[in-house]
Amino acid sequence: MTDSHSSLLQSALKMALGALSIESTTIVIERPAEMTHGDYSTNVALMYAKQQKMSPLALAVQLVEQLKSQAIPGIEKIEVAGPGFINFYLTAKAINNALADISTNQNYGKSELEKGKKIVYEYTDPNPFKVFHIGHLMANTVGESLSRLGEFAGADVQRYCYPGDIGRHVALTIWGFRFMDESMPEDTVSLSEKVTFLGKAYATGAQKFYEAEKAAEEKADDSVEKIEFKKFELEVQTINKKLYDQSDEELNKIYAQGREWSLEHFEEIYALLGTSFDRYFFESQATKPGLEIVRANTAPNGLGIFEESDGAIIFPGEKYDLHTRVFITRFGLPAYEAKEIGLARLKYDAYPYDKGVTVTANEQNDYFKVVLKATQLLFPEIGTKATHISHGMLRLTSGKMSSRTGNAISGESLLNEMNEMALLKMVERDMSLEDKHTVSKQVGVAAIKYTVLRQAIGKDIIFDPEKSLSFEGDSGPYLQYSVVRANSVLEKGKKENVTPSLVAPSVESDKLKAGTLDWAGGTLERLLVRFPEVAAYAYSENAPHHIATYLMELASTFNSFYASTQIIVKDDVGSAYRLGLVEAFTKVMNKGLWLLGIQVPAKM
RNA sequence: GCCCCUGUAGUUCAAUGGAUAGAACUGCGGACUUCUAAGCCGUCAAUGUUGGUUCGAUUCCAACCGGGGGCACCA
Repeated sequence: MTDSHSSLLQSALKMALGALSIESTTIVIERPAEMTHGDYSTNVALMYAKQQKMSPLALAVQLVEQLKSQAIPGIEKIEVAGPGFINFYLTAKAINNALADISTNQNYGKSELEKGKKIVYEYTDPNPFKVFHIGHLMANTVGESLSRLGEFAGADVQRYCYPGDIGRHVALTIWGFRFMDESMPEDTVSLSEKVTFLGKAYATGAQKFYEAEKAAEEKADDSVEKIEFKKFELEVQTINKKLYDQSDEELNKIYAQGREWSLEHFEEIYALLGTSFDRYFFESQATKPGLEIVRANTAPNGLGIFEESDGAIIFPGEKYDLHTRVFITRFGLPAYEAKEIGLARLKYDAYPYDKGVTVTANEQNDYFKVVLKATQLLFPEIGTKATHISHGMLRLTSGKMSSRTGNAISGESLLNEMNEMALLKMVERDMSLEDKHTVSKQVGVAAIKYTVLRQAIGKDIIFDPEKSLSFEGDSGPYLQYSVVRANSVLEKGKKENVTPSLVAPSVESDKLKAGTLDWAGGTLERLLVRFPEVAAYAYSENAPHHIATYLMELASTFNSFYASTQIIVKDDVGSAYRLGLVEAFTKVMNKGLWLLGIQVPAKM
């Protein structure tokens, strides 16, 4: 394994430094980003040059002399480079051993960082009655990838989803019916029509409501605008209240129907995206425990963590350098905050985890700080384990999207659009229409997911629907395409009876050696062997984009190799090894793309 | 007003305090026609400003300028 090289180098360097009577506190062995800088590299000469009153270069030269007398296993070449770096190169044999692991080890690339740990990931959290917009697509993409990284790090992972099936948005949707020409669709129409109706109802209700609120702003209490808004507010709150206590038969029916439609629709999307949740916690379930916990701990009761203020129950965040938030409204209804507390309790009771991760957009960062603080005070055993990871917002070049104003792009429409574009690219392919549809979906999803995962997750994505989702270059489909082509070479190998083999070139003929590690200095091999470290690093940093960057470099290197080298050559003994490399490439790519939640099409 | 995040080629993104700041798209210029051209090769082009810490700063710190988000009854 490559990690053992790193520790071997550590101790070798310690000895070398000792020989020069330098007491070393930290020795950093890094993997240089640049392949021409060797397989491992250290900057110790730069670090200790000053205290030794030597130039870094001179110290590096002395160190290398010391190191060379040690004969470190697996290291072929040691050289001084740049201002005083010491670069190490692995032997062909060492690289080859690691390569062989790719073809024989089913678990290649996995680590045991979190072995035996229980980790739960909560993500996506769409709202029934509202559209599944691209923000949810993003949360799902990020959450799914983090979950897979967790699994790859050896954890027992549970995937949770927390649909917002109760709250003012539901009330606004049903209230919005009265402004619409159409009524609740019949059960016979398509699911997508039903869901579209609900989305429209929400947009209508929300628009009417917030327009009225805005109009009433800064108006006198007895103004027409103010009176109308008060009326609206009461109506919405009344519906909301009835929904919470389920006291109105008619409303209950509408609610149950709409909720079912939405949830069914979400399932279709999850299936397309490749997520399968282990468990759903509904906001409606979190209501009761949330209210109870908050009430039981409102001063002077219980721990006195919450306080009453203006008829509402708040958490005084200012005490902790956070901001104060309302947990229970003056109407006695739980705000999102109270439900979040209830949810925290429900989740932990259902599955006492070692680490709980909630993935949301970064606009909720400050909100989560408050809720997590309250959770810590209420339930220390949960508070120390629950964490919040945020992703950036998808930002249109034209400004912020909002489902209130209706300028949000629905997840479904984006998926459809990508699907169609992918289909268009395949017009000339010799495939059945059915296969084309399967592939175009996989490609469309890949384009979207890669766009989300190629950059650090906390940062906003500037999104131009016309340009952003590319099928070329730095894109998901590029990665898929490189694997598809590699697979097609493997197919040819089967037909020509060439068996992939990664037998060490050093024990084979010179001709074989010339055709293998020789290509670009063994760049492909050296890159392939780095995968396990990249996966571990991406997990520990919660950073799927390291996987994306790595796969991009790997695929690009493979494509160069593919373009410049004929892999299967009649009667050439090198064919088997080159084919072995191709096979290793497909295995690493498959695992890497899996970590991103991207499927590999059979053909494209 | 207060708090948080952020500023890298024309554009969209990378760069565990290190080497010549990497890619992709766009532009310009090529090659092959062999296992899928959603591909390959070459080329032009960037760290907001001013200081500080450090042997070394895109990275850490401060100020300023620009962008985004949040801050009581929405989620």
